Amino acid sequence: MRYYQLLLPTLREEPAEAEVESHKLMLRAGMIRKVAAGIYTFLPLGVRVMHKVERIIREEMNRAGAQEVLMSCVLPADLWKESGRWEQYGRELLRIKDRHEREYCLGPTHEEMITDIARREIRSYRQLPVNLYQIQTKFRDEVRPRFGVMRAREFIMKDAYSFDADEEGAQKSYWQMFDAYAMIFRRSGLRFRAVEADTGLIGGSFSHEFMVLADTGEDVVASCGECDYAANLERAEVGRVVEEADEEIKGLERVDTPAQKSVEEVTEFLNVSPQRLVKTIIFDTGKEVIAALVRGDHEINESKLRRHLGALQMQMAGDELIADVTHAPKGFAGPVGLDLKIIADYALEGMRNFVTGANEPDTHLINVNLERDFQVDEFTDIRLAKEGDPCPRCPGRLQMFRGIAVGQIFRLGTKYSEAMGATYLDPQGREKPLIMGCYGIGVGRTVAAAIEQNHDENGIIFPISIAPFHVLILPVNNKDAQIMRAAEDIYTLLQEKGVEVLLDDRDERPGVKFKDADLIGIPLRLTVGEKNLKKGKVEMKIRRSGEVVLVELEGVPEVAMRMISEQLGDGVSVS
RNA sequence: CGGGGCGUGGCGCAGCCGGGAAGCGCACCUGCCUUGGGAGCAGGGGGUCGGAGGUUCAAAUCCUCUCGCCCCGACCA
Repeated sequence: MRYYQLLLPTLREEPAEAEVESHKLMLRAGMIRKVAAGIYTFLPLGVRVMHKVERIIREEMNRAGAQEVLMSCVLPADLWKESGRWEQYGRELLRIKDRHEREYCLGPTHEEMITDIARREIRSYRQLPVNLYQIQTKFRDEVRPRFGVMRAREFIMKDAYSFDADEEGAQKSYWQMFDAYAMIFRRSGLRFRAVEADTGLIGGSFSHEFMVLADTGEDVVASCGECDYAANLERAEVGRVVEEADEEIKGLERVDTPAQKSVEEVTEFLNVSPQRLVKTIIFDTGKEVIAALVRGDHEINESKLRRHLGALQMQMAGDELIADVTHAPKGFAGPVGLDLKIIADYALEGMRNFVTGANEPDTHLINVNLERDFQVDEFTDIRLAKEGDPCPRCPGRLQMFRGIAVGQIFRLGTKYSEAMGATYLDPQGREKPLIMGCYGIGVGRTVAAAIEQNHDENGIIFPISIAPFHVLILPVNNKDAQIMRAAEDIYTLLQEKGVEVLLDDRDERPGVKFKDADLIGIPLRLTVGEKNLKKGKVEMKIRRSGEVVLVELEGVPEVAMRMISEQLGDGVSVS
């Protein structure tokens, strides 16, 4: 490709709208342009990179035995009503009507659609297992899109769905996808980690997320320093350590705490440490109102609590509901005398003589004790894990790091097949529900994550496997016929070898070309300049390392091919 | 949805408080010159100031409404 034929509008300055590095660089490198909040156009360079990632995905999905399909992105409401998600999904589902007032939505994910296909087309165990995938545009009307294509409303996703006859097969399918995902992200040049994840609105019993390690990531991962336990903070468990406090049980007392509501205020006012406090938080699941107790220096993990309750929805109670059930304003709730189901974090088990709200305005209780003063209905793990907490699987400690979730795999079980009647006949002729799994990869997010992880102050440093071109040829002076002839010759030779080459044939000064070359991050740069050319050589520079070598003109294709295949690794061919 | 901020040529911004011919840098076009890290000189094109309404002799500037965008939070396969 010649630069003059390519629409590659690079920007010298950082667009004001961009916050994170990958977003800035994608805009500056002319990969994307914003259309509306969370909606982007991909320009030629961006499309080339997207296609590279998609190609890797296709190769690995096909290798794993999955078959590509393409479902519609406009989905009939009826399917969503069957699964129950028409109501559950909320405002994130973009609902539309056609001219006949029939209801549809833009697909945010395709479990319903694929299950519909399965129930129509799959009859027999002989057809199983089967795994179908597509690479397609999704739409999720996110509350707050941000960070460019990292969290967009419209985005390209690879979604795959597996159907198995039994649990054993479903597990096999799941781990097959796990392995395929690891290969996809490895080949894309990412440093990532697979972690246990929450299942959210997709549902199902078990899930892993593939996290790209990056400080700007929106997700936090807790991982053990000793064993291989790693989980999204939403799900991360905390090891259960009962520390029986060695002190005598004292008499319950009521103390005035005028206007002291927060943990900080109360601990300071009463001159006790936060570890001696118990926070009482009221939640409403729509079906019941419960009180959750955590230690004063701990935070509640709503995902874990919701999962424990088996609730689809759950909200922290509003001021009105709090006043209604505790008979006190917000900030003075406590478990003593509270007529609600009480769920307490494990950390409370050994506590003695602690402080709680009194369910009276401006009043707290001190020397509160379990059993004597109130009953806990259930002890469980409901607190947010934090740095240094005990690992749930071994004596190690948890560490936190930030990551970008580029892929997630789920074991769905029969959630959708039972709701929608997707069954098959087993060898005995019995009708059974299909066992499903689903597997997603955000293609644009993978590209953004790759850039987030591979850039320097001068621009993007593409891993060669997803680079828009392998080689950039940079003739220093367009008016010098010899330089241009040499550049053209190399260009032709490399193209014949199947190398993807961009020839910067713009009539720009060298500085401009060098800056753009660094910005768009092509892995190999060939600089054709007067001095070296007189010696029959060109300069080859590796974008990532900055390493420079002088290469004889005739040797260029060979050296370039070698460098490309070295960087590619993993048996990926150039052509 | 709550809080904060911003909308002025393609990009980055100034002007607004204290109304009085729309400016600057970059980019773009033409010419000269230059050619190993975003050159220089000269000439030039392009915006009606997010939109609507109002106040005023006069509005980018003041007032009202509205739309959009960004950030924080809530939320989130």
